[in-house]
Amino acid sequence: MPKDPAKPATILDVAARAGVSKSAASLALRGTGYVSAAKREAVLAAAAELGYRPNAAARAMGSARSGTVGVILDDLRNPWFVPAVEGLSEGLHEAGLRPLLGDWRLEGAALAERFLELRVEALVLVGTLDGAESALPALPPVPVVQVGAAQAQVPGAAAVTNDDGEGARRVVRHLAALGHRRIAHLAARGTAVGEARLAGFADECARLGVASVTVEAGLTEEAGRRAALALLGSGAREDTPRGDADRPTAVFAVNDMAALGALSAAEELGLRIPADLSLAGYDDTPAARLRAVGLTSVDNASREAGRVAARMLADRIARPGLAPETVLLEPELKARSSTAAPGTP
Amino acid sequence: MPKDPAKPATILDVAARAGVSKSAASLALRGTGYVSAAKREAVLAAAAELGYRPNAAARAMGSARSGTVGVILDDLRNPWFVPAVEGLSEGLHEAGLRPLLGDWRLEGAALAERFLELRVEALVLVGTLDGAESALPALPPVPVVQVGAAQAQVPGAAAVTNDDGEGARRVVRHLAALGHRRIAHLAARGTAVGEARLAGFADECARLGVASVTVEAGLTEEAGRRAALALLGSGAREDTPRGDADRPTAVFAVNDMAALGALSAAEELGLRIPADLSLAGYDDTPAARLRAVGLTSVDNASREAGRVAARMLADRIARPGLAPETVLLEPELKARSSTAAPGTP
DNA sequence: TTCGTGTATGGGAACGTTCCAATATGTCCC
DNA sequence: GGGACATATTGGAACGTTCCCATACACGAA
Repeated sequence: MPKDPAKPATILDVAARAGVSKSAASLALRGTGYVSAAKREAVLAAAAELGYRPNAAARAMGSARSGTVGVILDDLRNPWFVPAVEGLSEGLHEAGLRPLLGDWRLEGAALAERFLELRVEALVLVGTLDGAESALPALPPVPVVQVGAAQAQVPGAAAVTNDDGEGARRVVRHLAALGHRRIAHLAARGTAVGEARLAGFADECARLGVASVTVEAGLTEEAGRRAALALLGSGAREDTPRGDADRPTAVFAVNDMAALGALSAAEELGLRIPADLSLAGYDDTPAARLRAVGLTSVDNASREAGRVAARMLADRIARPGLAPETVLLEPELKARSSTAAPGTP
Repeated sequence: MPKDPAKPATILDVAARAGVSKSAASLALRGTGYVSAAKREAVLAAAAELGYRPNAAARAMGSARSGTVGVILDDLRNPWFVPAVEGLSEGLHEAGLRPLLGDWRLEGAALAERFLELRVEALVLVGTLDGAESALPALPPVPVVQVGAAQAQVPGAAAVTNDDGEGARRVVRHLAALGHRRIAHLAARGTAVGEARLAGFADECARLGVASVTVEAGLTEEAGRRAALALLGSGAREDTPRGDADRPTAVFAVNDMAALGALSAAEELGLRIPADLSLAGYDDTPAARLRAVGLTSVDNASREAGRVAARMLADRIARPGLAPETVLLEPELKARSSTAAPGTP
């Protein structure tokens, strides 16, 4: 029936088939403005028969609104962002916006450029993007909201993130309540989350009068393993009373990956978890939740962060001049089998 | 300098500033056709000064080519797709195409519709999408390639996937070579991967004359744990010689998640891995690679699958009539500490 | 009647790019 | 000197929508 079966039907084809003007067809398809019920039905029927699919490019050009938001994910390998994206997606839908996803590691700054060429109405940065400060346009033409990073990486961007300092404090309180008096921290200095968690850790240890040791590790499993071996191995090797007395009874790692590395180290050293050593991580990743692992961790309110980000973003699209704003959300401690009172069999 | 500072510069602004026609500006910016070096430089300079960013919507309309490909991911929570997406992304770049990502669980069929409205030049389905058969358009106007699913879910789609039967056979060969003569399989009937792996398992056991037991489990950790408890628990409880003799010395789970569930079950039953029981999974997920877990698994050549998918897709964009085709890729066994000869201390 | 006002309807312009055809200007070779 | 051909440049049409404005009709109020 269409003139050229290879080419998709346009709104003109639909209008012609329904016997109305293209304007009426446009109005009927979008459900806005004044169209008689009879015409609306005729248009809808014609569209269905022709398999009409509106051309998003043409729509974006006509209306100067694309209805889409570019979402730049830090790293697909670390699925910690999933709840955040879910919350974000929900919030966007309510605002009539649709997300478009991309991976920063895969494409880098070209991704942001591409989204801007697609005329997204806003950009969402999820996580701390490597080198984003220099690679992203210093003055993006659309509002930017960053979620899950300790600090906005683009000047003027709004941010919603988790209170990592508070999360670390809660871990310390949990361990102290169990009776631990000497707690070690596997840190990741130089990273935003690392600094925030370290500060919270040191702060709360001092406040509670708990002895603290900090060892530089990093955010990966291997870094956690090495740091834990260095921390726990020396005492064990010497096998002196002093060495044992000095050894911390609990380790709080900067994230779950590092904690899992420490778990391996403990195993290698013959330390039982939690009898000889309590272990806590951060991020509440799926691996931590595995029954065979049972790692005490901190659950970021990421889903909520995503929802808040969507709201901020809708506000900023409606009123572009809005001032930068940073929202901190409270994390939640998830106590599991890797932490217990010292000496528990 | 621009007429209206709020509005982004267009190619007409650039052309005016460089003192050339819009056609020359277009040619210079794209680097095609004939433009003198002097004009090219003038145009590039003007574009930089104005912060010109081409409008993708207008470009797509003018050229009838969007240069993008819609990638529909089954589930962001299961990052097994990451290597596939990486390979795909690489391959697409070489073909001058750019991926746009979306999550099937988050948006469902509306996502495909949206991609088609954006006039993507092809669709890539990653994994087995829940209910895709009925929800996706039966006759999509663009080529469809499915990667990582045992069977294409859209009629006429090309598919590239891993040879799950062969992977299962390799696991059996590995275990048999270690000396195991009684191997159990935690299956997931009714799923595409489950059936393929079960078939390979049964096949190879029969070929090698190894006793096999199959227990229905599922694809999740909890399903694996329950099935393993039922399988291993009964014999252990009775504590009779017959019970022990009957107990399989190795368990091959349909995927890593189920294997990790079985790992928990073994721990609960006091079975040591690999001394009392060898354990193998499938997919070679990050969790399996954790040193504290060390799960023998099968590595799908997912990265390669992504690259192959990109090539198939470029072919099909160039020649739309191409026949459906299915490519099977060979998986690789990753032996780790969870498998050993029976009775190894 | 005449004037608004709410409801319908359609024609034309606009959006920003690419593509195409038309037109110059050489430059080389017979 | 005159095609043939590569190089260079340009204006106009086309892409498929939405938006704006002009128009038409009906109805009630002044």
